[in-house]
Amino acid sequence: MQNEKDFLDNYRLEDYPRPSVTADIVVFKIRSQKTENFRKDPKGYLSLLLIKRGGHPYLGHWALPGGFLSQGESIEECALREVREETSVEPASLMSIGLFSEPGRDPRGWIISNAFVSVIGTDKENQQSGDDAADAQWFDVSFDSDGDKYILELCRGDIKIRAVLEEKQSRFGTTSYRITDSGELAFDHARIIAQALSALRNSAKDFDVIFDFLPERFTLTELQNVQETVMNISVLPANFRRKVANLVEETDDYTEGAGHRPAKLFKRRK
Amino acid sequence: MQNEKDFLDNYRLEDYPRPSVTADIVVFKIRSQKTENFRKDPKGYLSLLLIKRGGHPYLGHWALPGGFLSQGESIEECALREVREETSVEPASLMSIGLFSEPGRDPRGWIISNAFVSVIGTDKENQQSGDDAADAQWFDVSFDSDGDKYILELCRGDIKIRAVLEEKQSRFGTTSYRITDSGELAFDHARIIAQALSALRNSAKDFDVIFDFLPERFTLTELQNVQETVMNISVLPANFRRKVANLVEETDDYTEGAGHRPAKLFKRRK
DNA sequence: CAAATAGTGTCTCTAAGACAATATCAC
DNA sequence: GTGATATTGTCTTAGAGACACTATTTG
Repeated sequence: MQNEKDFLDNYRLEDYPRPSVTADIVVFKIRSQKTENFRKDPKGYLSLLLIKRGGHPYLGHWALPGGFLSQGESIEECALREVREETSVEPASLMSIGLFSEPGRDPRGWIISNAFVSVIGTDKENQQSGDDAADAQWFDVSFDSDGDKYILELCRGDIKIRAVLEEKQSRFGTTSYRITDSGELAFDHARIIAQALSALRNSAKDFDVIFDFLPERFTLTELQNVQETVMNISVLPANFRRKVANLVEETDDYTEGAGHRPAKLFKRRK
Repeated sequence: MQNEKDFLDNYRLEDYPRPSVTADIVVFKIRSQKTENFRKDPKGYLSLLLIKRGGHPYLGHWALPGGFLSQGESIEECALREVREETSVEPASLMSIGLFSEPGRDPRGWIISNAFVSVIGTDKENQQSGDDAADAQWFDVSFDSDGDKYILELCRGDIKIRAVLEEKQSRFGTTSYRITDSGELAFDHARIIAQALSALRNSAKDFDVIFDFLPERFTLTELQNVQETVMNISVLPANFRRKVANLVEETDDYTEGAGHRPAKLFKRRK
């Protein structure tokens, strides 16, 4: 019988058809919008990064950042590389949301995609150098159910993308969707975004991912705003503070210059 | 400029290197062991399916069932096909636990694997026709931490596999592991199994996946035993019943022939 | 001082955990 | 009857949600 070395030397993976593999990333951040009233805190919007396609297929449509997996890297490294290239910011987290492999999902051929959720923080020093490319833009997200339909709306200035989906399956904490109308989104990216939002909101429930949206030091109100923005809910400050009390620790510093009482800055407790 | 049809006609995915893609599945079931005491209920063991490798590489080692993704099927279809082939039972659930793509994970070359957890029920009529192949065996699982090490033990009669892992990262509800010692497990399958157990236990917390281990009708004690076996915990019957009360509905039937008070049979509430 | 956010105290209600007590069948 | 599981009731405690109240800054 053949020994292991001989076997491996003669093994030909290339004899069988293989798919191309990509990583697509749904990059989220909180966009802060200042108000005219100097007393009021800025309002936060959950937004995600899309890139306008400059080539076929789906020319002119909007797509998730992503790219092909190369030999010698893991899919996570591939995803991180793509996020860094598009945002020039180190992402604070990366969470896989599954492999999208339905035949026919990409007109170029047999291409399957591992999708990720990535969160980047709003670091004061590093003011979102993101939009290097004029074709990469941050879109404010809204995702709500209307009867048994789910409406995904993405807005950037006067650009409005509206996709319609329906629930396909809901198990193990996350929901998967079927596309009814992709709007101006390329490929099956409407579905990936919907699933990413479902996974993000699910993680935000246990206060895990919400820290990733903020700099190292933050006020409890900022933390609360992140959770409310991400999950599209609103909670009472007193209750929120109690729930996160064990997840944070105080620093000695306070905010300054707001038109109201200063707030103590906190750090995440390890 | 080229139109979309011309572009796609001339597109050559084959010009770039592509990995081979597999689905590996961690198939769980509850194995019931009768006791000598006619009054006592049988004890349940969480067990998983392994296949003894009959070829290189890892000849003679134990590996997860799995196979290569073919063109024209999704990765979920591929995984379901493999489970059916190995167990001749329709799995009750299938949950993706991520893409394993670290360079070097397979000595045959560039092979990446999407791993799944699958649960098959203990249906009374369909008595585990599973072990067609003499090289496919069900192993009882134990997975516990010992300091910062995690010990994975798989037993089948006198076959004992012992792997050692350490925690790599714990986020978003699941934990990932690094292999210290694979024991007699092939490839990176010790890591996949550890992650599968983490995902399974996480799902069992909210009483979702535990129904998949049982036939359509079951007693509340059976349901409780499944949760205790899967999560390796023990809870008081009174409290368990209260927690699942809204997830089940009564039937008119009772168990018979046990050496003690009969139990009402329940169904899962949709 | 007015407007806004920061922060604390406390009441109620629900759910979880612990434990006691009763019910019912097969041998 | 005995020994096992089945099933219900209730006490206590922890946590979530609601709400009232006080504190502090800047223009």
